[in-house]
Amino acid sequence: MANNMKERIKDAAIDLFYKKGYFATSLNDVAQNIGIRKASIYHHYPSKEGLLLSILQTILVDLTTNLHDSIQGIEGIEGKMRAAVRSHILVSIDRQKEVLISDSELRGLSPENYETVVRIRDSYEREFQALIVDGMEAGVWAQGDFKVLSFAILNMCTSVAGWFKPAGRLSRVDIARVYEEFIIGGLKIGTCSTVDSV
Amino acid sequence: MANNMKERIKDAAIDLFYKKGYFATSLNDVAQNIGIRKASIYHHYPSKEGLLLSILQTILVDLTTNLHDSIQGIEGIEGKMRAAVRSHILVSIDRQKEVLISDSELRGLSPENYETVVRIRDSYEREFQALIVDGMEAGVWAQGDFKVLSFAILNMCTSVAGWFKPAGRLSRVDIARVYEEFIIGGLKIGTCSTVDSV
DNA sequence: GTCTATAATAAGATAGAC
DNA sequence: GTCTATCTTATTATAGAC
Repeated sequence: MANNMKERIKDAAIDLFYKKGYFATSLNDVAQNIGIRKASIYHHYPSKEGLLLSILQTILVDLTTNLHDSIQGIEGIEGKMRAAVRSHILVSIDRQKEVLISDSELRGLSPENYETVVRIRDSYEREFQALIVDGMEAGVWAQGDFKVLSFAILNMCTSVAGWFKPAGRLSRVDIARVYEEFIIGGLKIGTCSTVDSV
Repeated sequence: MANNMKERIKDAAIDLFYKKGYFATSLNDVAQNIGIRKASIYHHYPSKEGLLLSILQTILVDLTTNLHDSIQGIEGIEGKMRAAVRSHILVSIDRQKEVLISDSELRGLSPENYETVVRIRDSYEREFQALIVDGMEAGVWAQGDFKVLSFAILNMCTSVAGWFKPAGRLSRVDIARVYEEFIIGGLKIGTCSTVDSV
């Protein structure tokens, strides 16, 4: 647990927004969770929405940073895509609550704040789209609609945050491997076969 | 638009729960949308949650029915999986609002109602899981964790409801085809190659 | 079957004491 | 930096007239 109050408030909010949703959580819930009164929250954040905004910006920036670190220095499009998928899956597991919030609570934002957040998300998506387009041009992947494929891949990976349980059968790395193989296989199809079997 | 009031209330609720979310929507919003007072809603539904429950049950049952109709009479595991994916994608597009609600608003339910809804959803998921397991045993698909793969496939398809726009570039059938090829390719990987290219 | 009126409660946010 | 107290507004839900 963080030792400064601003972070403790944020951690409690992440926990509650994840469990109950943003609108179903009151600032009173958040305050009670850490033993303060709701009025004190306003010393650290301008509003409930400001608290949400801070959570969303942090996780989206961290996703982007982790992506860059992960594909840094890797040669080849397939290797880069494998690393990108692993990065997204592992962050979605390690930062499960924040990723789920980033996937479901954007409606809590005003138009201006929504714009700010979606800009970060879109630039993250474009990095995956570039890997798809480059791979198609290089003949690594089959042809297909790169935008639909990027939505399919990213939403599939993000949804891990909706079902992962720390005490489950599989390790985070096991899960990442299943997604990695499945996605690479899907991107390559057509380059290997269109045989009808069984 | 439905002509009886019970359905008109439901349609308005679907529209608002989709746009704003369940907790951010008040029964006053719903009532104003169809020109009645909020008290009148209680003549048709026992509570706000009862209205949500009705929406969720309808779409989950309809998804199941459409799946059965779609794979009915189709021979072969690959053909059945292709039909199942098409069914899920097309319903997620045609009933976009309800599918999005079914994917994001289960937290609005009491434990008992949550149980009721999740039972339907789980039995739907098990039908996809059976197609994955059967295909692995028959050698149509590569080996892999069938549960993780079922979550990956279903969540990827469901997420179409989050981004589809009726005025977009691609038709509903075009989109379904992209998903179908991608998913079949992912399930087959390992049966065709593990070559590292580029 | 829909209405007006209201009960009961809780929300986000602010003022000002300490 | 946190508190108590309060403002303002909105919510779900119900009672009872028409």
